[in-house]
Amino acid sequence: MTDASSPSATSVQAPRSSRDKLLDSAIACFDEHGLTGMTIEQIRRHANSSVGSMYHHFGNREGLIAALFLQLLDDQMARSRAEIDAATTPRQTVRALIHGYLDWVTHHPVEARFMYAARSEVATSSSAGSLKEKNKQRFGPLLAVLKAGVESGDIRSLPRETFASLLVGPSENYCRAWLSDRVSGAPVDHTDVFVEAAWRAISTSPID
Amino acid sequence: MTDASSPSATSVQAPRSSRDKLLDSAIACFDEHGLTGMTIEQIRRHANSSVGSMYHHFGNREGLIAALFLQLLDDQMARSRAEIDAATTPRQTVRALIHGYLDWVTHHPVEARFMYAARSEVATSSSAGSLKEKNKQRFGPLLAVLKAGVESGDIRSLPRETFASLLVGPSENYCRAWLSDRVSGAPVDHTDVFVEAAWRAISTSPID
DNA sequence: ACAGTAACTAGAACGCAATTCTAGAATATT
DNA sequence: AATATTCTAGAATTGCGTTCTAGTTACTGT
Repeated sequence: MTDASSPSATSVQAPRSSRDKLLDSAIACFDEHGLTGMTIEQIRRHANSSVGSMYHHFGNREGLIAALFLQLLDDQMARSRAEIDAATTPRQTVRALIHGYLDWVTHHPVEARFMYAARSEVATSSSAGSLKEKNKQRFGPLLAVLKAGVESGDIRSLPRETFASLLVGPSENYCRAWLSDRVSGAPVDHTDVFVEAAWRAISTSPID
Repeated sequence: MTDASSPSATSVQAPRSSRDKLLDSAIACFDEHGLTGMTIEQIRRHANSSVGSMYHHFGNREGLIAALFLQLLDDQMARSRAEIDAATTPRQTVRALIHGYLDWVTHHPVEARFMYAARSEVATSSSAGSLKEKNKQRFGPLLAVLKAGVESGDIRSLPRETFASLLVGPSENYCRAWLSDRVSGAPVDHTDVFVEAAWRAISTSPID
């Protein structure tokens, strides 16, 4: 194991394992045929693999989709982790979260499109648990920061379950629109707009 | 034609036409099996219809899904139209838009779940045009109101293409979360939170 | 009322794609 | 080295979307 890195979406290197080749091929086939249109046979051929191998690794089609989704989610979260960890103020944390998201989608449009297309399917699949857990990982630390902010009077006291939506809702909505060609400006170019909106939504003193 | 009303999702009456029965059955089958799991045969049986009839009305499976999606979108838009038309100030318009959305999802959870699940498929189907057009219908009048607000100095001058995301992004994100059981509070119960956030995002004087 | 036409319904037959299954190859474990 | 385990292969099966042909119902004009 000279290379312990997981096959990230950013990597251009040829992936080593058959499993990774299948995941990469799935993205390529999704890009070409869409989620419904992409077939096991296409993926298998593109990966120079076999259906047996495919079912060995993922169980079924849904399993492949879920595995790809969760891997991309990891990649996406990893992208903003450094930025988030470096943040020292709540506002910086919010900016890191939003910028990380907008930046990832902007630079991985196909992967992002896949995630939006597959999300509802993954959410109702047997991998739904893993998804919920990763979401907690994503927002857990943030909610702690916000809680401290509420106590110190900097952050508004809002229903806990609405925070995540207030912060990333607009960004997510815009990214979907961008990937559907309903708007043309790259998501990351509107970072300031979305950060400012998020801050206004949760701050007690929105205009400093 | 004693009854000229279209078969809305709110109607509990047995639909008259075979076409409507098929659409209603599709929702029922979606609820039970999910978008991928629901089959033509299930829908046909539930509607006491035939595959021939089904393909006559909708062309193919994708056509059925698109027709159902667009009908539900109409229903959803009709729900808030009265409220929106009655609004006289920008803030009232924003509230009407958001409340109409939250209220509809809260009271039509299955239909809303279907729409989220089907959206990306519809967006890449041959009905994509109809969808774009309806979206314009939905946000067109609103953008006019906002433009006037920008000129009068009440609304911030933001990139036009970000307005819709700022307004409905958090609501939409929360509704998805609710339908996936990630949060428990009914969307409509957070109307004030999301209206306030939307207003803060676009207003020049967020705290009046 | 009646013929003619179009809209609709029916369900058997077809073809493709997901899945299963059995066997064999590669890799790890003792 | 022997054995077990993981992985790969690809033919066979099954299920589902779609097509097709025939029949039925509802309209239209005369």
